[in-house]
Amino acid sequence: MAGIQDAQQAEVPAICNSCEARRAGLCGAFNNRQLADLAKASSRHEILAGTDLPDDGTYSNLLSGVVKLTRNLSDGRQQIVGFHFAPDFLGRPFEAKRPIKAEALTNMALCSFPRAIVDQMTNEVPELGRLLLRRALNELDDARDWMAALGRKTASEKVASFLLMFAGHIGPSRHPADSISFDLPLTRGEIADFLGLTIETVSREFSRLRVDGAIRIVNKRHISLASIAQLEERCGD
Amino acid sequence: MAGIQDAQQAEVPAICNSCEARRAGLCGAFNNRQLADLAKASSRHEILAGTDLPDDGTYSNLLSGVVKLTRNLSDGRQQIVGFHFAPDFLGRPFEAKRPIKAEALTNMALCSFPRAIVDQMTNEVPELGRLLLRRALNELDDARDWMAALGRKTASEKVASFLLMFAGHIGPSRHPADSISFDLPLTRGEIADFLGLTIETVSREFSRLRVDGAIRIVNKRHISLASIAQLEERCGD
DNA sequence: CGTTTTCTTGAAGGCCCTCAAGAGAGGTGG
DNA sequence: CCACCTCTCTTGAGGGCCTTCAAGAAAACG
Repeated sequence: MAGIQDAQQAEVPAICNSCEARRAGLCGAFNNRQLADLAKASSRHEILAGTDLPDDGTYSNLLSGVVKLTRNLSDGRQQIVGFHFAPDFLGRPFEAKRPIKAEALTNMALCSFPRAIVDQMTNEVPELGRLLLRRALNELDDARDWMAALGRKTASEKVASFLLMFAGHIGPSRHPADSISFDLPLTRGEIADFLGLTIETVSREFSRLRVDGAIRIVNKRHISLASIAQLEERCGD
Repeated sequence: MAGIQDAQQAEVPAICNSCEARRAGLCGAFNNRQLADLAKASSRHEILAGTDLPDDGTYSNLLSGVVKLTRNLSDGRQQIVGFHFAPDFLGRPFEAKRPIKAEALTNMALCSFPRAIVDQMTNEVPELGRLLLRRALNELDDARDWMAALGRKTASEKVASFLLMFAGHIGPSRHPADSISFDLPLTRGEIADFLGLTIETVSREFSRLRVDGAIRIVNKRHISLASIAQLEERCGD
């Protein structure tokens, strides 16, 4: 009884107080006591855009920024196989069968924990395990969505789908039918590597969407979705 | 102490005695007592090839057979996004964002449990949660591998990769360099739906591999991998 | 302001798709 | 057992979508 009260009454660590990760990230699984224990072992980092994230065995909450995950064929061909947006968490339990490289696309803020502490907590906090599983399954759904796009959509549909997906994660959540405007932290080449296309094809499809009034290209990197309805029509599913 | 002895001394249910799922499937997480409890609620089924697997909220160990997972675009275009081979388990915790259809490609044997029992056991058996997570992450690795194939490999490389992947799951584990022979439980159309190609292209690539001596097409459905080294060379990674 | 990188646009080519016809395998009933 | 049907697979010819190759424009950077 006293233990339970301790857990409830322990104060939320100051650093966690307004942290998005408590609402939608890893830390939603913990009570105040556990959060306090974890906060003692945690550390915040800033990462610059373009930095490779080493697989050094830590878990991190991604507080802000975007990460790309890439897989390479032996001759240099490259495929982006996923993205992480805040407040995802980064770091992989167990070892992967294949090497996947993670790189910061924007400047990022991380809150990191030693792996051992989190792994141990999965024994004590079933909710944590469920959360990790739910995340993994969501990533699996996303990967399979993009399998369908890579295998069966046209270049035009791929680009439209990509813009809508990215806007959903990056853009400020406007009224659904309204226009959304956001910075694309990807080069045309990276978009091509995600969609299984070439730079030139991506560029041509952007131009076509601009001419047709579906998007405005404010800047090479800044896109405004002028007609979301039109994009949804073109996205093939 | 008595409780622990109970758990150790409880007998393995007869039906589980030689079950592959205990070694490599879901049931490796349980001790004898837990296995006995679970066995009471389990039921075995036989499923015929071609049957759709309803998402009825049960978990199952796939004891034998192959399952395909498909995702459809609105206009009928189809993409196979994954397979299940014995001794995988079937059934998904939490709900999926997108509908994915599961269909038996061969006759199958299942050992099924009510979802509630397994979900409850995840609270008591941390190893079960770890196992579910490990499985999900392996499926994620596979999906990302195929994203790279769909986006960046040529038709020829896709077919070679597919044959090697399938042989690894289906074929009797021969000496690595030896020839492997197995039944392909897929039509050319299904292979095409997995590789993002057309039936005709898949057929042409099979013919080319046969002419080049990499495979022998014993029967439309029965393939013999004559030169695994040659297939690996053609597989692009 | 010059250099470098990224992006855009055009022209031509190739890989895979579409369309088409025939071959092969399996099943059924006579 | 064979005729007949159906379904799948194979193979060829032609076309289209995307790529490749190329050159110039627009940013980004020092």
